[in-house]
Amino acid sequence: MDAQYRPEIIEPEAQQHWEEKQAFKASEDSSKPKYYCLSMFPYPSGKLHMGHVRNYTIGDVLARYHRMKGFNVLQPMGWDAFGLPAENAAMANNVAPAGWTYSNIDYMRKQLKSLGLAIDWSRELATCKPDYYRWEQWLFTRLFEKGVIYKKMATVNWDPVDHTVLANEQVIDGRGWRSGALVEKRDIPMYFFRITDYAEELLSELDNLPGWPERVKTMQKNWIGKSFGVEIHFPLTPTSPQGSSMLPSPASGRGAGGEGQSDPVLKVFTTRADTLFGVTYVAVAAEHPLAQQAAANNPELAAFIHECKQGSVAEADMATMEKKGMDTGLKVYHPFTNEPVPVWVANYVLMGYGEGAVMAVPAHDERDFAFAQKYQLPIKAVIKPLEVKGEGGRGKGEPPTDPTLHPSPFTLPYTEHGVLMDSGNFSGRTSQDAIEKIALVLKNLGLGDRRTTWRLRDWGISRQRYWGCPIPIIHCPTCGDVPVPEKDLPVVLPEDVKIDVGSPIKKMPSFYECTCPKCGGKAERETDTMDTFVESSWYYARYACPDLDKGMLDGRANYWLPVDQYIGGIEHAILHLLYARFFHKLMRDEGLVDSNEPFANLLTQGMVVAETYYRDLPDGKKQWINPADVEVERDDRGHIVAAKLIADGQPVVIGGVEKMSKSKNNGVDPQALIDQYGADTARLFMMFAAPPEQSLEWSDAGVEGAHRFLKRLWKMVHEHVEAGVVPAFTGGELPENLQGLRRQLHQTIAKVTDDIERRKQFNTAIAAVMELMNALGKVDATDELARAVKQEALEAVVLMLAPIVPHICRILIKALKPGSCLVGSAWPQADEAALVQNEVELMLQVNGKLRGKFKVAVDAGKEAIEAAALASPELQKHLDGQSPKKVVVVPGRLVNVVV
RNA sequence: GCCCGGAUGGUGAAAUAGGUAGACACAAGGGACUUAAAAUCCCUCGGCUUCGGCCGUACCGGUUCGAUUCCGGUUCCGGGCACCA
Repeated sequence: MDAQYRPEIIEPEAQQHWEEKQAFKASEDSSKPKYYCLSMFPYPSGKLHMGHVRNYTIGDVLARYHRMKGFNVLQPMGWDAFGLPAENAAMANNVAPAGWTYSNIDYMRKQLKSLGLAIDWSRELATCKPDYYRWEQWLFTRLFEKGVIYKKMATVNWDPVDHTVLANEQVIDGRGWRSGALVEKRDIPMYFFRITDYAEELLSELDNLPGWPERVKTMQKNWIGKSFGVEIHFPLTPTSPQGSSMLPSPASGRGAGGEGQSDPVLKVFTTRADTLFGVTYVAVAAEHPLAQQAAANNPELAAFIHECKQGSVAEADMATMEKKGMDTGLKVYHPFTNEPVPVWVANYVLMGYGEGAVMAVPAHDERDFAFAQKYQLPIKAVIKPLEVKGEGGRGKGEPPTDPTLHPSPFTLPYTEHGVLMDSGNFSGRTSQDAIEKIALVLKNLGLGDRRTTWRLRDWGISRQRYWGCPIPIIHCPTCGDVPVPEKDLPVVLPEDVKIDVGSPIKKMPSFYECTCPKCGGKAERETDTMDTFVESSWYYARYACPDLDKGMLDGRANYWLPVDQYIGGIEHAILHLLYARFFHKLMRDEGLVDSNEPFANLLTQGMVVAETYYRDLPDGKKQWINPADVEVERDDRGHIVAAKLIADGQPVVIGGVEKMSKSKNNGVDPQALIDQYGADTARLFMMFAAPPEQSLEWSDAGVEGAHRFLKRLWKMVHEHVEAGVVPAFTGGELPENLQGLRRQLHQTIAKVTDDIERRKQFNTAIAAVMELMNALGKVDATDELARAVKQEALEAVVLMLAPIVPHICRILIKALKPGSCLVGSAWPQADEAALVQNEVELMLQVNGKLRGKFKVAVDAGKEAIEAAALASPELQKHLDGQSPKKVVVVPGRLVNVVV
């Protein structure tokens, strides 16, 4: 064994050894429990960033740990290879997206391999390869025929100068990122997955996922957004006073967009039907038929509707923009009072949600209140707070001035539930009760009913982009939309293209000209591609059988699925994880998998964030500058106060801390770190810096410490081995100091095991090993017995660190136990006998403040502990002659004496 | 705007089920070794203090014998918001 720790030599050697031995190749083996450990696959953006290192190290620690615990482990890797950045890079550098992507993959694969991950590389896949996406197209055609996929119009961001559809990311302050033109909303036909058909199951099955973080489940629940409410119809013409029998029957199912004869009622959905008597106007979306109708002979209104079409479709933009509206002059009639209610067009009402119309109750809704004040619309209060039962203002700590607990006065808008007033027959009822009754009466009148709605919308997957999976549909003038027959799949995306503005395949007759598979007539192929979320919704299953060319999945998928541990960034908590869950259920219903859910356990790692820097360019755009090229100036408290570009010494603007991303150019390349210190140091530091779920602001301070620890470990093992290896201690009498050391060793094994397996908190596991090493360094190990205990401890230390820093541990374990190999080594087990303790130290508190410590036998009862506490001299000192009022005894912890 | 998180020394953090606040590290300061430097090792390291203690986990309030932990409110920061992945 070398006296020096030389990662630059031992790391490539270890990696080559594992590769030659195919040490991590996985196969189906029913003799062992399986453990499928999956980290979210990377987008091949060019280089690894710190988030990748964090993600894949966490996955590797868990994979290697379970391998040592005797599991049959699968840890695969692949590439989420389609996507927008390849097209942007292509435009910027005049290269084809395919070539750019493949060379990025090659570089990043090399980087990943230099991290020493225990990956089965034989299963590697890339979503941009036809042998992958052909099965996505195959499933698409089946789902299209089944009706799970359908076509409808949807709104996109349109750049009127570049004549392209823009991603939300490409809209900056309402303008196209390249053209600078004001973005418009435009409706185009798109294909949709009926994810809403699965809303109920996607919601209820969250309760069957105990291995998922609560916060992710809460986010998904809120996203799916099941709400119980009432659909209310406002007739377009006044009804005769007695006249519910005269009412036209409820809408015949024709869409609201049908020309000519429109619905005789305006439908709205509300969760607050109890406020119905407080309605002072209704608001409709700019695209609503009523708005269009009113605009026909009202140029001012038409201009306003046109204005509403400006801006991006992103919900965040819609929700934060200034709320504007205009009266259409039209009236609808209140379903109960028959009073006329003005119809307004408002930019905050979305055609895509519910009915594209809302009833407005300014007295009891924040947004309606602000809108009514702005346009001086009437405000009518119909809900008052519930009066406090019994006499008011009694009891301790009851805040006497809380307005919501008082019957009057209360301030508007009052948005809580309460008691109805000025609401006809319903006055005096509670909100809950009134919602039921109002729904019932509306139903009897034929003017509404209870309804369950979902916030979740169907998943639109058409993208007007080039670098994606072609949608396998042929448009025939006689047969309509025809799915490409299985024998003609895959529809291959041409890779040898030139990119300028717009998708090249839309201008490529050799791609889109074809014949109809049904009638043989001239037809055109669809040129839109699929949302890249579709590829990432099923890759985890394909890893089970990446070589299969006769189908999408085979029985191997059911051996490996569900994924036992999925690891990825918290930013994917909703979209990716929801789509993958949905897709799994689609595949289940196609008979491709047996399970209901794809991921049994989920670990959402916090983001690696970094400071952003930029300069404003003359054309109003921002030039993002990498933190590595910037020198910062800090104040006494360590906060960054100024920054300049190293290259020219001129100042740059500090943009704030954000997740590392390509678009903000704030990713820190880990390569320098790996080159300088080695992969083990990078891995150790990443795992030690913070617990995995917490976000981590990148700083390279502290890396030295991780490296120093590895050098100390190397030195300690080296010195021990040089003096001759001995058989590890296995049992027998020990002097007190060695017994204490051995207790600490086995406590550490128990803690590290728990930290990795249950808590998945690697930083405290490492800290515990460091403490043990500190104790080990203080032991004078000259006699045989002490050396045997030290041997036992060093073997355990090396094995416990092996999942985190495998390269160094491979050498160290071979030195400690000649002939052994790391990949076949088992995880150490805590020896219960070594954990036994006779005495424990308890804390002594007086009035909750720490005043002393005392020792008792580990099995002492409550009375004995209390007696020992009362007898302690520290207590007498702090009692100051007073007698204890109360004594709280917490065995194993403390005694609190209250005086 | 809405949904979900977070905030603890100069810094990263620990405290696992309401029970010793600051483990383990980094940085800094001091010392040993050395001709010197690097490396290594040792010590100090939340604030105030009349040296008895007192204060302190973003802020305000509550529950409790006891709150970093639970509850109500506030501020700031991060993530997501359906075409970034």
